[in-house]
Parts: sequence; C-alpha cells; structure tokens
Amino acid sequence: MGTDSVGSEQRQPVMADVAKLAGVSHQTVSRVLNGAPHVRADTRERVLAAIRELDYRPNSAARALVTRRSQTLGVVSFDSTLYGPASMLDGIERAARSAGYFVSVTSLRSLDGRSVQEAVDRLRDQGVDGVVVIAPQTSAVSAVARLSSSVPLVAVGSGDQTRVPMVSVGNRSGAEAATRHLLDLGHRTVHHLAGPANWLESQDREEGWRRTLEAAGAPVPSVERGDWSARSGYQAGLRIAELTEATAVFCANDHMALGLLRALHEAGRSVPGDISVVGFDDIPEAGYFIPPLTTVRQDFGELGRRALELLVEELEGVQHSSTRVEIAPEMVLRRSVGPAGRR
Amino acid sequence: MGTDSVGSEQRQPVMADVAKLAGVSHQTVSRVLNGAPHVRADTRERVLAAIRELDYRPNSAARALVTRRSQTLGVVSFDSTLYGPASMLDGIERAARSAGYFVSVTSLRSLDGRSVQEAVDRLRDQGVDGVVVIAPQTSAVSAVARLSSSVPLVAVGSGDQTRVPMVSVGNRSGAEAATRHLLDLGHRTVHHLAGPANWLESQDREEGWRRTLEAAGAPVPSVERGDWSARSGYQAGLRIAELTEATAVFCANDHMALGLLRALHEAGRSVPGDISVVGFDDIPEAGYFIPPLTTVRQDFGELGRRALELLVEELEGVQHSSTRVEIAPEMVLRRSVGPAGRR
DNA sequence: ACCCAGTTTGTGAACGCTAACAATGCTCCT
DNA sequence: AGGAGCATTGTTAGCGTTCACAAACTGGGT
Repeated sequence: MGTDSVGSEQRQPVMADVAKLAGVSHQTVSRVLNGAPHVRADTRERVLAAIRELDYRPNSAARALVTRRSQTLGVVSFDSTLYGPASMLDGIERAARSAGYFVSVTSLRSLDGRSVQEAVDRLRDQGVDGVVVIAPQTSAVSAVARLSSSVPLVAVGSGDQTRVPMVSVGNRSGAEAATRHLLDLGHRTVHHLAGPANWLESQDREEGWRRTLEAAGAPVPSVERGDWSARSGYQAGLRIAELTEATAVFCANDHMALGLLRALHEAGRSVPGDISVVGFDDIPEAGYFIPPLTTVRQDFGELGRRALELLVEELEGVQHSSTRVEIAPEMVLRRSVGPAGRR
Repeated sequence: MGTDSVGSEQRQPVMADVAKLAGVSHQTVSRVLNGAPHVRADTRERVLAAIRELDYRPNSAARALVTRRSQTLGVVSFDSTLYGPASMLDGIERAARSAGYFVSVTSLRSLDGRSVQEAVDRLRDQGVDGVVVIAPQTSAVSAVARLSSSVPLVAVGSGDQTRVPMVSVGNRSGAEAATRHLLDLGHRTVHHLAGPANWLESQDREEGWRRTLEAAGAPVPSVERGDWSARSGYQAGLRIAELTEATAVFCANDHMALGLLRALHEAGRSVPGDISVVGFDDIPEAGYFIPPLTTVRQDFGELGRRALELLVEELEGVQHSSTRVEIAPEMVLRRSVGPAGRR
C-alpha cells in the first residue's frame, strides 16, 4: 500500500498513477498507449479504464525528450494574410493533423535570406521534426537551399534551381494556357500585368506568357508590373487603358485583375468588348467580379497537402516517389474574355 | 581527463558538452543561458564562447519537461482561408513572437461544440501554455465557456454571454454607424444582407442594424441571409434587385457585397444611383470594387494582437486590466453610397 | 589571524516518459 | 515430467534540463 497520495489531488496524473490504479507497471501503461503488441486484452482494458478514470494525458515534453521527436512540423510563410499562403497553410495543417503531427507557424518579417534563416532556426530550436517553407521569392529560396541540411525541409513555391524538395503549381504552363487562349480568340497579342520581379511565381508566369507570344510570332509588349494588390492592378490598369491597341491582358493574379477591371471600367473600355482580361489563382471571388473573371485556377490547398506529404515521407524514411511535385493548374472560363473585336 | 569523445561527433551537443569545454559545471551553463545573476563576467564569456563554438542549442523538450512550460500557445480557428481569420492569425503570430512564444495552430473540422473541445484538447495534449480560440459561432463559444477551466484561454470574436476573456470588434456599433449613415442620406429604410445565423458577428451586426432602424422609426425589412461568400451575396442580390422599393443595403461583409454588386449590375440597377451599398470588414480589395465599396473597417490584425496580449497577461499572472476588449470599427466612405434617389 | 556576509560555483535529485533487457508465465512437444 | 519457445509483464537506466541545496571563494571589519 502506498503511503502517499491523500488529500485533494491537484497535480496532473502521470503514468505511474495510472499504473498503480490499474495494478500494472508503468511500462505496461506505456505499451497500451503506444499500441505495443503482447498486451493481454483484459490488461489493456484495465489500463484504459484507469486512464479514463484519472483523465490521464501523456506528457508530450517527456515523450519528446526520450524519443527525440516532437511530432511537430514548422511552417514558415511570408504573408499569411494573402489568400494563397493562407490556403496553403490550411491545407498543410489539415494534412499534418491526419498524419499525426502538430503545426507550428512563423512568418517572415522581411524576405531576405537572413530572415528565412532566422525563422527556420527558431522553429528548429523549438524542436520541430521538419519544416515547410512557403516563400516564393528568389532570395528566400536561395536561403532555403543553403540551410536545408540542418533539418528536413520542403519548399512550396516554384522554380527549380535548387535541390530542395519542392512542390509547386505549373505556373509556366498556366500562363501559357492563358496566353494561348487569348491568341486563339484572334487577339493579335496579349499584354501582361506581372507580379513583383523577385517572386518566382511572377517570373515563371511572365516567362510562360513571353514564350507563348514568341512561339506564335506575336509581338511582345512591355510588361506592366504590380505587387499582387488590387491597388497596383488599378494603377497599372490606368496605364493600360491608354494603350488603345491593347485588346487582351493576362494578369499574374486575380487581385490585380480586379483593380485592372475597375480602371478599365472607369476609362470606359468595356470588358470583354474592348479588352479581354485573364487572371491567375481563381480566388473564390473571381466569379463575382464585373464581369466574372476568366482565370487559371491553382489549388492552394492541394499544394499544401502535397508539400506536407513530401515532408512526412522524408521524415518517416519512405523513399521519395519524387522530390519534385508539380500540380497542373486549370483554366476556368468566364465572361471577361471574348474574341478580338474589330479595331 | 575525460575518456570519451573522440571520433566524428555526430550527436547534437548538450549542456554537459558546453560545460566541459568551458571548464564549468552544467549548472553554470544553465545560469548563463537563463540570465541568472551571480555569474562572473569572464565565466559567462567562456561559456558563451563554448556555446558558439559547438553551435549548441538548448533542448526545448527537456526544458519544458522540468519547467512545465512549453513557451507555445495554441490557436484554434475555423476557416483560416477567410481573410478575417487569416489576418487575426497573422496578428497573433507576430504578437506571440515578440512575447517570446511559439504558435501552434489547428483548425476546426466542423463548428459544433465537440469539435472545439477536441481541438483544444489536442492543443493541450501538445502541452501549450494557453489557447486563443477564433471561433465566432454561437455553438463554439458555448463550448469554449465550458472548457475554459482546463487551460488558460482567450476568445476572439464577439458576444458577451460568457465569462471567458474575449476581444472583439464593435460589431453592433459598426452596424449602427453604417445604417445611420444611410438613413442620414435620406433613405427611407435600409435592407440587410446578413451572415449565417449561427455566427455571433452576424447576430450583432443584424441587431445593430435593426436597432438603428427601430430607433429611427424606419420600417424593418425582412433580412436576406448569406454565408459570407460572394456567391451567396450574388444570390441574395438577385432577390434584392427585384425589390423595387429597396434603395439601400447594408451587407454583413465585403465579400457578399461584391456578389451583391454584380447581381445589381446585371439587373441594371445602378450603384449608388438606384441603390446604395455598404459592406463590413474593409478587405484590401474593397476599394477596387465597381463601384468602390463604402464599408466598416475592422482591424483584424489588431484584434489578434490584443487577444494574444490578454492571454499572455493571464499566463504571466498580471492582473487583467480588463477581461473584455472591444475594438472600435471605423467607417470608410467610398462611392457605393449616395443620397436616396427619387422614387 | 578570524569570522561574517555575500558572491560564485558545483552536486545531486527530480521532471515523466521510452528503450533495453530480464523475469515470469503459459502452451505444446517429446 | 521436463523443457523449448513464445507471450506477457516488470525493472532499471537514461533522455537534457532546472531546482534546491551545499560548498568554496571573496573582501572587509575586528
């Protein structure tokens, strides 16, 4: 008979308490908890009953200490306020949960390499088992390449200049599809409203657009550049509205397309009557712009999910089916696009 | 002298390694790390040098085990894809970081009480020191009230029927301001496109709208209801467009307002010529709708920040300045609103 | 020279869990 | 009856920190 434990129990029950109540050793409790084989059914029952009665919960710090695994994954993202990153985070979290991991997030202050380094270090200090980096700027990617040795790491974004495992959407192919679609409708050429120059997505989309134009022998107009925001799309739109020869614009994302639509509207240029507009992303609102926006859908949630899968495979020692996953985007046709009008 | 440690060091250095290299005891290393007083300056220097040389990083699991604190906070959110929750999460994360905490997120599958319970338990099992719940549905809030004893917890959302510490925006006052603004412009009454009935935000905004109408002796039209999405706003808009007597609509959020604008546009009813529209949230795109949307701005980032502050105060034993924080929203006037036209 | 108070350092013992191994019990052969 | 071989359980030793306390060292007063 124990000599301890009278009075108002305050402290959380530990494994030993469960063991005592169930009349077994703490190790047996551990076995039950971890689904080890060779535990007799009635013993298991007794242990489970004790666990329930005490409302016992294993101490994760103690477990992490001895197993050297925290069952926690880190995510570093740049601006989780944007629709894309937010959706990826969501996808990552859901996938992580079903794989039995927790998710710890941290966002970047700035997008230089040191900031990425810092974020990953922070996560590592916390003891995460692996890291997903959502940071599609060139500077971030190169930083990632440099530190990938210190902890299992997967990047989500685009570009393939590094050997870091990576999942991305087919930015180039999406841009190509969008541009070709416009050319096929008879537009002589397609203008482009690009994203920030240091984002890989921008670069790839721009390249897809340019290559398609070149392949078709169409003239390549100079690029307008925004910062993904509707505001910047509006400003670029004011400039584009003045190009009387422009009949088609491919925007690097839907938000900028929204701003562009308003600028064109204010300038009295009808869409798609005078100008056709295509976006990229297919945010949930894109179908409710005026007019509804034809765009290139990317499945951010899936992106996050796949990134996490890749990471978990790496962690659990599965041989990578492939260290490079590309998800095909898909064109969504709506009313912001029409045949080239007469000029 | 030591007999161990030759050959290719593989394993992470631990405190004892640092101690040996610096020629002190592990406890002294610990003191340096934790900024304890009574460590001679040159000793401290030697220890720090050893830490740098070995690139030693403290093991957070071991520390958590003995201190019983993980320096990790949990966040449960419902749909972190939406602009609001995503921004709050962002605010929370930034605030947490500067307070020296990590942030672990988990999202709800469904919005019933059990799901909230589960999420919080999950976080607790992981050993978080406290939890922020972003879950503004009535069912979630009541669940939160039930389990608040098990772990320090702060809710962000609205409604005040529980004793859980909470930070929210002034939904009611925002709705009142919007409605009054329309009334003041001469509109006989204001229609309302509400959010889901089980969200506290919906309820508060609807109540603010209704009370203002009643106080002004204006008729109270029946409420249209959406689900926050542009799609639902569009559908409601089709119905509203048929109400020939409607001259003003207050939408419970900007996304629905976007859908509404398109429906009105398609129905040939001009905004603000025939109908004035006001939204809620002031998402970054609101200024680029056609026409630019007058709306009620709420600062989600600030909301998250304040929630985290409250939680940290609770954790660190500071007496709450107040257990209930309300952030005042602010009207943003744009072109979607005009004086009542003649009927 | 000696003692006191304070500063600076070291020594063990937790924290709550899993890993490794040892010990017991049982079943089925021969 | 006497093991061999497996299923089942228990015992002991860490994992890498911090905490509580003890030891050693300082300097200033007598």
